[in-house]
Amino acid sequence: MDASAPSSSPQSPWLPFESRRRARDEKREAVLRAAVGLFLEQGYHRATLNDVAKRLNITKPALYNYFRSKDEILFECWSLGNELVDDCIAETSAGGGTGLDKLRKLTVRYAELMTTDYGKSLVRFDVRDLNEDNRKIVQTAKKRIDRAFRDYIVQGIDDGSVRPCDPKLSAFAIAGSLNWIGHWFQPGGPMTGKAVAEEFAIRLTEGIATTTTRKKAGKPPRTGNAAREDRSEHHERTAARAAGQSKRARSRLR
Amino acid sequence: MDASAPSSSPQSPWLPFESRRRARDEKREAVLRAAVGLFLEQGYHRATLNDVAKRLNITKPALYNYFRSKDEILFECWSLGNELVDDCIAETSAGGGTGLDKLRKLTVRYAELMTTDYGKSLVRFDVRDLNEDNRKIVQTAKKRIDRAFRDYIVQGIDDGSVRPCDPKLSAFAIAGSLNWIGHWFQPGGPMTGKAVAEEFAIRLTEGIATTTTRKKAGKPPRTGNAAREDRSEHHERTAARAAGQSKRARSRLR
DNA sequence: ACTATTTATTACCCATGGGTAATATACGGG
DNA sequence: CCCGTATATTACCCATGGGTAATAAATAGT
Repeated sequence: MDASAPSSSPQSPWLPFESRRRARDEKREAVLRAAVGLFLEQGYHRATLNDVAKRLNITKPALYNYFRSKDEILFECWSLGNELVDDCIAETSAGGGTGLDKLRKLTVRYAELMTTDYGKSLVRFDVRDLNEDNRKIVQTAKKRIDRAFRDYIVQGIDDGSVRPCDPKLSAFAIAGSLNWIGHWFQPGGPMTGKAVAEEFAIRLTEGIATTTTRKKAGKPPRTGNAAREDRSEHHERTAARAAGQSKRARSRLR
Repeated sequence: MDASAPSSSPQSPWLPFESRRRARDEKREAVLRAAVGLFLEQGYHRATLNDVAKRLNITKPALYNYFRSKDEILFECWSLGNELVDDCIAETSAGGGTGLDKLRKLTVRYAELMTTDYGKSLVRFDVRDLNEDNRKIVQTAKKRIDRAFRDYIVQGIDDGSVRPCDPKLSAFAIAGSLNWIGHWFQPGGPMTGKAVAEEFAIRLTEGIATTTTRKKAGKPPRTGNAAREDRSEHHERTAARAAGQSKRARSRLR
């Protein structure tokens, strides 16, 4: 599908003074891509809608064909990121393994997410910039993410793969460390996102694991079904789709 | 000294319609206390100088007797927090112990700092809101903090108290987790700042220590002089005083 | 081709909030 | 008692930027 030309990846669907066609949803997404980039670069309050528009070769009022307000754009950016996290959690929960296995899996995926724009938007944007409704949604979603980490830890303690500890604080410690990646990681740096993610996954779970990973020992304890490797097909996410009227065409977000 | 009355801690030195005397520096600090609180509650951009002034029972232009601009206030808030960190680092470096000892000591102190207003300002405020000069200062200071963590880790690897690892990433992992405390900790919550700090110190260093702390074993390895316990007298900080023309009367900041 | 709909543009509104000027009040000292 | 200085107030300026109205250009359907 998608008979779009072998185009040299036109950053913006609006070419300076040219044919401007294309599906509405693609433009919507293009706006979000431009917005999330600018919001991260400049900060939400310093980045103006004029800036966003300029980056797309259009003018500010055109944006209002796709969004009702600046904070709605912010919310949608966050929302896309949240869908990605939900994917991580859903995949991880679906796959088998001990609590520790799941914790590690989620940690890797989450860490890698934090090196991407939409991932960063989860931790760099300020909920207080949203309207009340959206703020509630975001706060609920954040709780759910925290829950995932915490549940895996509890599960790990139960099945013996994780040493007894305070799940709440441990989850905070791990998630905090990961969230912070979103503050310092820059794509241009010496390390790839994946590399950081894997290193962090080891480092962060090492402290609470019953088994050590020193000197890359083969994954030691594995309860039932081994972790399946299907990360290609996005199995229809369940209720998780907490973010608003998200029916958008989740196409290439990378 | 400080023969101030046994006053019932007047939150603001400007009582509604009353005697308004007091040393200039105290007022300056009062402004900063009000500002840091508001900036944290509302976010720098949503908090207005009118808000700050109102909280002090004065009006906006009065603030300009003490500061030249809003972003200077922001900088000074950050600066006070930075002095506190510098104290932590100086104390820790002065005290003895293995690299791990120092890492733990710094971790505890830093974590606790993150539960205070001025500590939070170090990680919640956006450097991009500062003017170019101050931004440089902040960035330099941040590097120095990172360096402290990293140095202790390296030192620990050398003296055998810390397992071989990438100091850079490990420092990021630990500091990130601590910094995140500044985002979620709220004084009203179930845990005291000190409690969080101690728990985090254990949890975060456990992963890279050569010796385990499971079941609160007495501190195992200790090289030379045991960690001294003098945290009362602030030994004159050295060069560390990177923050601008800081000659302020660092009195009660808590 | 003609028209309806979508999508963009130009030109504007206006609330917000940082910052300033002019002025008033308090204070300390000779 | 009067004056200079420090500190506060009232009243204002104005750049910024989110958002809208009126209008023009492109697109699709018939």
